[in-house]
Amino acid sequence: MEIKKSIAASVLFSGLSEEELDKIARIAVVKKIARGEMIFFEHDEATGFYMVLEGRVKIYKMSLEGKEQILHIFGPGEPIGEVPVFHGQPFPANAMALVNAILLFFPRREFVNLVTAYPSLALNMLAMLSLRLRRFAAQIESLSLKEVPGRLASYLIYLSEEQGSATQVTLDIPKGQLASLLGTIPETLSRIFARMTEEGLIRVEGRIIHIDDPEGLRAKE
Amino acid sequence: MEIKKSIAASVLFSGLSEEELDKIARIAVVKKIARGEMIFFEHDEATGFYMVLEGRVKIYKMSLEGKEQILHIFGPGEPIGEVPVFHGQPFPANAMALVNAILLFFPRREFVNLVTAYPSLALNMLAMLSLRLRRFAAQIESLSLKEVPGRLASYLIYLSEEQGSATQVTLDIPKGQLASLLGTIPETLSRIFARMTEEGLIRVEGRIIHIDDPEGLRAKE
DNA sequence: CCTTTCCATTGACCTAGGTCAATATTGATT
DNA sequence: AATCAATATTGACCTAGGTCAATGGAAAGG
Repeated sequence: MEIKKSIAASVLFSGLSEEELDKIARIAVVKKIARGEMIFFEHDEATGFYMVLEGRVKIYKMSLEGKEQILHIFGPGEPIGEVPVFHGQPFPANAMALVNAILLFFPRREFVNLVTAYPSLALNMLAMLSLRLRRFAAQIESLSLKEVPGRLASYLIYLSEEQGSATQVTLDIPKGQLASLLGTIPETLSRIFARMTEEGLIRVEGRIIHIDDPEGLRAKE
Repeated sequence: MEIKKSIAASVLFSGLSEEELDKIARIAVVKKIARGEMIFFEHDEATGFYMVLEGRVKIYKMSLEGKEQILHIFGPGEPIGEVPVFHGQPFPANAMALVNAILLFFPRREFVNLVTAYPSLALNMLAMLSLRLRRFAAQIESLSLKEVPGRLASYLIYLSEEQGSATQVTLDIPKGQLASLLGTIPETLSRIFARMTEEGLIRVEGRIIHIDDPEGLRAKE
């Protein structure tokens, strides 16, 4: 069955037995979400959590003035909204599909039962949350201790490692969304791309960024 | 025994049976740390995690230029450094005792075994990490979407709820440390205290802050 | 293929808040 | 109490980056 295959391939459910995977697949519900559609809102009651099967989803907060801060961008295999599952509070942020997406939904109560029953699932979940905490700590450090060029440099270096290419990376999100992820606004990001290009560090061709001076870029971090 | 009593009173180990508490107490080691002493450094290998019995501990990151960003301040009953336990990476930040402190140390391997064996311990841990993630999300929102007066207002309101007093709160850390927690520097914090005083929102007497206009303060958030 | 809508860029401007330096105040140590 | 060190405040200054506004480009839907 398709669901079982997908969950078996995810980090969260890796290393589980056939029987365990079966039980998990049985409580999962498939949901299709169109590009731009909301998956949940901050303060919504959390009746369960989701896992991305296809597409890309952003988790974000909004200020009263309408500025957006993206907390995460999640792709296939990654769980979203799992935080409220374990202490029964509402969702702490909003979730929107960046492109047409297919998600799995796991109802809270059933999932907690499975976690209680299967220690390796609990450990996987603990590892998942730990990883998230680590990323958040890095994001706080970035926002507070680095300036925007430094944050952009870090992101480009991260992408370059992710994509296994030292000289060229492809942005996986629109530049405006990248601005929001880096805690700034499109205008500022645009200027910094321009400045880094003048300095000979990079060249920008739409979503493709050529890294001409990896050393210099690293020095900006 | 003293250790067992302390453990039983903490959130992390609440609701566990006598037998479970015994086993946990057996693997714990008491450590005394003097004010200003380091508990661990970022990038140190994590051989286990700690729980605060007495005192107060800050978790923080440093920039190359020497600016500090405090991620958490933890007091009695709160675990620290538990994140690396579940995926075997080094500590993501530094930990220092703000005052003389007594900690419990739990070796990694033994603790993971206990978590695997006791589902309610695993669930408590999951709840703990979820809470941390929620706090981090709030901190990122704060840093990115609010200006310093808004962050200070949030902190004072939080303290006021914490201390159950609508009209007066007592800072539990030096102002310089508060600046670092709010992602700013002492000079700026000092000026904002002065400005809020001029505006009739608060009065500052050392570490005691009188909240004269709770409404107005909330409006700043 | 067209057109409408979203996305990105650029310029002029302004302000929050960081830097540096001097001084004041608090608290710890003898 | 006296001294020293840490902490806090204040002033003068400057710059990173946000705001507002105009325009150019790309891409999705008909």
